[in-house]
Amino acid sequence: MGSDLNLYELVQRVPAGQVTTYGELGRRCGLSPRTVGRILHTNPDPKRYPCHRVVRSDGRLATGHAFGGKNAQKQKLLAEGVSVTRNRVNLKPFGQAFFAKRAA
DNA sequence: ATTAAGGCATGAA
DNA sequence: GTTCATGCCTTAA
Repeated sequence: MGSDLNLYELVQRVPAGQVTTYGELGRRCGLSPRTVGRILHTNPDPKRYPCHRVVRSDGRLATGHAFGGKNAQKQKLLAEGVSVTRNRVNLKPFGQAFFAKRAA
């Protein structure tokens, strides 16, 4: 299996109301955080991968966004129960285990 | 003191 | 050689 495909699997397993960081995903796949963002940007199906749940380690939203814009991402996260302030996500309730629970 | 925003540096594709 | 959907640090409010 390709490593990047593993990344897609992880993103698809991120539950609503929870956010992941590029660094975490990259670490899980053994990729660099930037590589993760690049792969998600060049993703074959934006609707298939909830990239809007993927934020930076700082909790800030990412740049650009081809699926609707940063503002749309913020609204989407808020709709899922994620606390988002202006352009920053509230990673407090997530602690160290963002989405550590993966499907067995 | 805390939070928000912006800019700079690093690595990989 | 160039580009960046990151990360961390610094500065401002």
